[in-house]
Amino acid sequence: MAMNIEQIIAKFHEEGFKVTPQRLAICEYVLSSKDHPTTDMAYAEVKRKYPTLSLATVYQTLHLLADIGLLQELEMDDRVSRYDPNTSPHINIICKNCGMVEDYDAKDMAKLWSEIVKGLGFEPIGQRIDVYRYCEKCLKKVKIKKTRGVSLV
Amino acid sequence: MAMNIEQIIAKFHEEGFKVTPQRLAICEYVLSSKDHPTTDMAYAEVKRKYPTLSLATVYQTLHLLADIGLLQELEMDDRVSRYDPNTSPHINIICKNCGMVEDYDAKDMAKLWSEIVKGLGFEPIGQRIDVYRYCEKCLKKVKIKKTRGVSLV
DNA sequence: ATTTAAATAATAATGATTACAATTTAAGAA
DNA sequence: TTCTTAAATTGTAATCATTATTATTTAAAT
Repeated sequence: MAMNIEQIIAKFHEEGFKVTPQRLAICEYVLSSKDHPTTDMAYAEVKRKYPTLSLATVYQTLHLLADIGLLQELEMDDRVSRYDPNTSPHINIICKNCGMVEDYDAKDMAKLWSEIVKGLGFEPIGQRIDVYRYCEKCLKKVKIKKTRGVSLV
Repeated sequence: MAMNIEQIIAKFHEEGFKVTPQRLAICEYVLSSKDHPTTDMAYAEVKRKYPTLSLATVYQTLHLLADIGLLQELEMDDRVSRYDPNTSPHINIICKNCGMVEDYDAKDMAKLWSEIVKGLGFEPIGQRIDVYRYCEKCLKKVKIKKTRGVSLV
């Protein structure tokens, strides 16, 4: 989360990957983001500084970051993945209507989680903890449709 | 989970949806399944009894079941959703290589989960708790690729 | 400065899911 | 039971995020 450029560069070298301006720019954006960006969001943002940036590079880089443990990919029900730089056990509070994601770090999360994981019999390589609701903003829009996608009217 | 046909029919009526043979057949299959089937799996299986079944109906029905709380949809990183008839708080143990999903009900899961949820300030409408690993079978295949998809060689 | 394996860019291909329109049907009313 | 009709089903076309591909560029080791 609070990884600086030097650490990111070191991590790339350590893992045997090349350090490129594109990768660093994407890292800088997504690893400091709070709003769980999509690939498109990262592309739009980073392209402002690197106009030649390709969307394919963004996909490849975000997957790479997930593979080396710097990002958690969240597959969402609108079929557009979002990326979370917080890879430690924490709760993703997700609105089933608008898809907004907020991180929530419960007070004793680490402790409670280790309690839960204790009985598994193996060491997890990652985790995802979601809690679903309709966010305040969406609830204000009153009427929730029964149909798929649960969009508001 | 242990819902019988009568209860399912009652639930449909209660929610204002029609009871059709296709829906009941799909329910019978997916609500008693242990292996977190995909839409295609449900389609292939139920089509044996209802040869006129349409894939679109399976999609629509599974989404309906998720909407009324009888199924949990799990969006997976191969972009093929799987469906879990266990909608209470429990752990999905997921292999990052082959995608296999197992349910794991920790002893004090309900209690620990309520502990975690306590501080949220709202009542969740659902949850998803994943733990990732490489399963025994995949680990035996030895060499794990570094690239996206983490497939074995 | 050279070399080369890896990364990038641009674009085509993929495929699960969704949308759509015509037909069928569940279920309430007569 | 038959009638009515809104909802469900079917078959298929369209969508679109993601992945694959290939030519070009480049990081970084020699």
